[in-house]
Amino acid sequence: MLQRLLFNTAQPVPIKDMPLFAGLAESERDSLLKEGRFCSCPRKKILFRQGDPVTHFYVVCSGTVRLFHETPDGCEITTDIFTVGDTICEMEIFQFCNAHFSHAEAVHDVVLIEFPKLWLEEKIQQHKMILRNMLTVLARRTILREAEVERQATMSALQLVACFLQHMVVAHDLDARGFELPYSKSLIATRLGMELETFSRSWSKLRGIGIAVKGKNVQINNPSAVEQHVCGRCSFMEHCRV
Amino acid sequence: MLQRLLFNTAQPVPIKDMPLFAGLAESERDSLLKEGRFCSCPRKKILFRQGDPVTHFYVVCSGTVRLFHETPDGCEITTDIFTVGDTICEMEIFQFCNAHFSHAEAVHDVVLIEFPKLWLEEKIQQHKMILRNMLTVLARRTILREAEVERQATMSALQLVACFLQHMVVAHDLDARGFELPYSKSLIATRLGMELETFSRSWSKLRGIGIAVKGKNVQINNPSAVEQHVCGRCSFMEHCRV
DNA sequence: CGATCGTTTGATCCGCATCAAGATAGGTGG
DNA sequence: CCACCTATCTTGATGCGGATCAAACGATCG
Repeated sequence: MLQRLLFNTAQPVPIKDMPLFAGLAESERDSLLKEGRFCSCPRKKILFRQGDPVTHFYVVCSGTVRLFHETPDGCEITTDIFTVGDTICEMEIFQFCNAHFSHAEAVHDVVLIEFPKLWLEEKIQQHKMILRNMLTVLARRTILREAEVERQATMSALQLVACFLQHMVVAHDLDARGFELPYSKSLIATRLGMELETFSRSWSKLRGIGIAVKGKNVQINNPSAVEQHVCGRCSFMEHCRV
Repeated sequence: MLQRLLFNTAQPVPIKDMPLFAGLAESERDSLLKEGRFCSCPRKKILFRQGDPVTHFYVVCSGTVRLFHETPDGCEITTDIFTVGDTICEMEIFQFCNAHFSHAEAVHDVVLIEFPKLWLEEKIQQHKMILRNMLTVLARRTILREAEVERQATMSALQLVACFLQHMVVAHDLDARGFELPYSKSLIATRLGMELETFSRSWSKLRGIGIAVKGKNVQINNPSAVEQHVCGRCSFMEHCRV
């Protein structure tokens, strides 16, 4: 059943793609996962809300989860989009936050495994491998965040979109020569911190650097041209394969 | 000598302010620190450069260190400003990066303790307290970064400056009714991701919400007015004391 | 077939970057 | 002590990118 749920998704999850369990034997990983409780969450449902007490740690088995903040004046910022293998809430737990600082919402139907937050505290003490992985996950999150700040500060909307598409191809293992966007354009726009209109207007300009978009379908015809157009701005990641 | 260097700074360092050693007895902390090597770094000197191999882990004893990225087209982004008690390079180490992705430069004359990067790996295995603190430090960094992304996305230049000044008062334990900026305006501007001109122009508008600036001197006359002007945008931190 | 959701396109406006020129202050040497 | 210099900051004028408001368009669905 565990295997079925973990692997019977659109994209199978190789063990290397569960960062928290990297380097563990498959059997060992599965027995750890069995200590948690499955829970499913239909599309659009809120998993937890900003301000709710932090009680669990989650591993995503399938589907997509969106984390977002809501400012008092009603503006929403999507801060993360999580898919298979990602972990949720480790930051709140290690920072001793007793309340969530983001809302979490299911974008597509989601299945996740939940663990009491104490479980995580125990595992990092017991398993050196889990500890090491946890540190790497946290470090990685910070680095990605830093890259994001840098991009937001130096890149135009056009470049942000091009960069996002490139990253998506890698992260979702898509064929650059023709693929479907895995989620809605509005979601991507909020993730990139821009208005839907601005996002939409970028298509015509993107054609200029060899990216054709029609509906949900995207074709990146000339990856190197894109690279060249964007790379002048996207600097430091090259020093660190993440 | 250790004590002198650690405490003979403009602002003494209470043990609570060294996040990596929080909860340790003073003696225990000092004996750990003695395993490192002191090294001093005069103003303007580069501690390490983007792309340099990662060899050490650092704890700041005094002075101010600026981390910044440099994009291929020459634009500089200040990503962090570190002072007494802060740790540098844990992210690179835990992410197994073999090259620095930031430049590090001494803003004021700096004294730091350096440890081989293996030292850090060993200590987190040996000391449960250090491990716990390390996780907290990493989680905290990520959260602060996230807050930064949110601020950059939702706040105007004016609000960013007001917010920064408020944070600085808390972080440096200053008297809001009248204090000197601890570093240059240009540095602050690059840290806030805005041009010096924009930063400069904010003074006149800040007067409108009760903040008077003359040279390096700042007076926040009406903290609650500032709070009100900014808080509508600065949301999620209230759920998490960091 | 209308209704709703998600997206595109158009027109306008504002904030910040940019370029350019002055102002202030700290430091040095005569 | 003053003249000069350089670093740092302020102020002014202008232009562009993206937000905002508004309306049309296309798909999906009951």
